[in-house]
Amino acid sequence: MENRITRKEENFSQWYIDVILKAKLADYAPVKGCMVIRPNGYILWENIQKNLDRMFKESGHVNAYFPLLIPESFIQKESEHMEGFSPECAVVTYGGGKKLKEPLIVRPTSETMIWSMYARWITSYRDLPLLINQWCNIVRWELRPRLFLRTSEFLWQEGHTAHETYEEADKEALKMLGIYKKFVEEYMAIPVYKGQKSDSERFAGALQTYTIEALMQDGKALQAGTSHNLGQNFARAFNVKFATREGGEDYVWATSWGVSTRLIGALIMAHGDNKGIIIPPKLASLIAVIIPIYYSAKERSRVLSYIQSLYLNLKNDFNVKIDDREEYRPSYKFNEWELQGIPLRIEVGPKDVEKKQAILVRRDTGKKIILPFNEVSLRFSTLLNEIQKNLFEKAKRFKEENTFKVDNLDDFQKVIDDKGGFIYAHWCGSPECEAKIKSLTKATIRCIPFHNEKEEGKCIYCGGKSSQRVLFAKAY
RNA sequence: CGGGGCGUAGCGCAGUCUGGCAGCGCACUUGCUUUGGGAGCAAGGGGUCGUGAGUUCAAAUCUCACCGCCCCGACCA
Repeated sequence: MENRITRKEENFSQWYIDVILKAKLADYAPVKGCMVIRPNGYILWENIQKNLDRMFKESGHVNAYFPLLIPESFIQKESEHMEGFSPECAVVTYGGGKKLKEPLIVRPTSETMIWSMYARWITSYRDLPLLINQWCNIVRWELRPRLFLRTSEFLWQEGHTAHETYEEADKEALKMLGIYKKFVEEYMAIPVYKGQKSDSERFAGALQTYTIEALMQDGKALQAGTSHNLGQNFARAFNVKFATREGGEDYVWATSWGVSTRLIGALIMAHGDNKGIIIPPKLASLIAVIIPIYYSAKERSRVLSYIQSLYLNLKNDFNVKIDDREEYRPSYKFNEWELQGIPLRIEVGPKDVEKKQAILVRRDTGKKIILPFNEVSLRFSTLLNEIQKNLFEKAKRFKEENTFKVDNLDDFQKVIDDKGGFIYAHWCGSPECEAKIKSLTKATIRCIPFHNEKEEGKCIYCGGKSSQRVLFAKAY
């Protein structure tokens, strides 16, 4: 009866921490704000990387690596960018035992480093588009860290592309956002809203920031991925000009886009339950665990040899593991693998050997399915697809049931206080109203959704004219 | 940076008020019995009581200072 995690309903934050620590996804590091990503957590990141990397490459991007340390003067070249990032920068001032002539910034993001290099590589429209991605770590000093969601160092991917025109850059930014949405929905089984950030929520130095927003089970929104149309701001700052097709000269148009290990936090909070995390099959490395049950030594060998042949039927197509540890009882193993979110469990005891069958148990629903031996491998894919689909559908239903249309500030406040979730409300477009709503309710504009229906209405705060609703929520 | 809480075995805690042998549960090790939803018994190992100073015959306990961590808020992927 030990090793229990705090119930989700009781204290969601504590539940989140308990799940991460007990499922061995991560642990606190000796330095405040830093975390160790343990093998169970890292393999999730590896699977995120593997799939996204393939999608990036299929869309024409290539990987490279840029340095961790950036000269301080680079950050200062784009004023909006500097204002946005300097408060959270870590700075290296000593090297080789001597004070450095110019301090070095530990990258909070690589726009400046990358554009300083693009200046050397781009001279003509023939060099464009340039489509580079890098997988790396970055440092942003955090005052209030939270495992996976906000740590001072985290892992991410940052794409940086260079284009001939505004339109082409904008198309790229939207395309990458589409890839993020596809990945997050299809692989992570987390439904998202896609849209554009308001000016106050925009990336420092961008013309436009696009975002996908997911809803966590506690009713708070989480930004799951962003892409930016950077216009010519960085090209100007780093003097990146190219010879145009027309024989003229112009600054290059830029985009950047990223997702981070924060996605693992999203996964935990979107699907997890009081037993632990739930990994969607398409993101899981270990798909199923086979657990033997026996009472005597004789049964033990019969059960184990039966399991061996079951395993051989599956192992070529699926990553399946036999948990034949003798120091733990089956019930202990059930709980342990459920905590770690493995999509399927296969139980085999003497009765099953007798009847030439196996019991499959779904992690998502807990339902038991008894299958004849021969059908186990045949039904496996279908079952995994059903789990994947169910997780997405369940999360989608939750998101839809927790998206509310609201027409006045009182109702707005009520929804935020009572249940949270997304609020679809009219806004006049002014940053002042946005800020007021934020300070009153703690909710921010998550995005101005794409494909928004035009609808005449009144700003929920000032009553001014509004032509569309935007999505509000309390956010991580 | 503000508010709250906590630092005692790997983890969770009691002991602190009222100073007097450093304890409990889990985990770990060994053995036996067990095994279809977190097994039982027996034996065993493990401590800079966050750090430093002070008071005292005697400090986990009292005093002062410091450090660290977590939670809640303002900033953020």
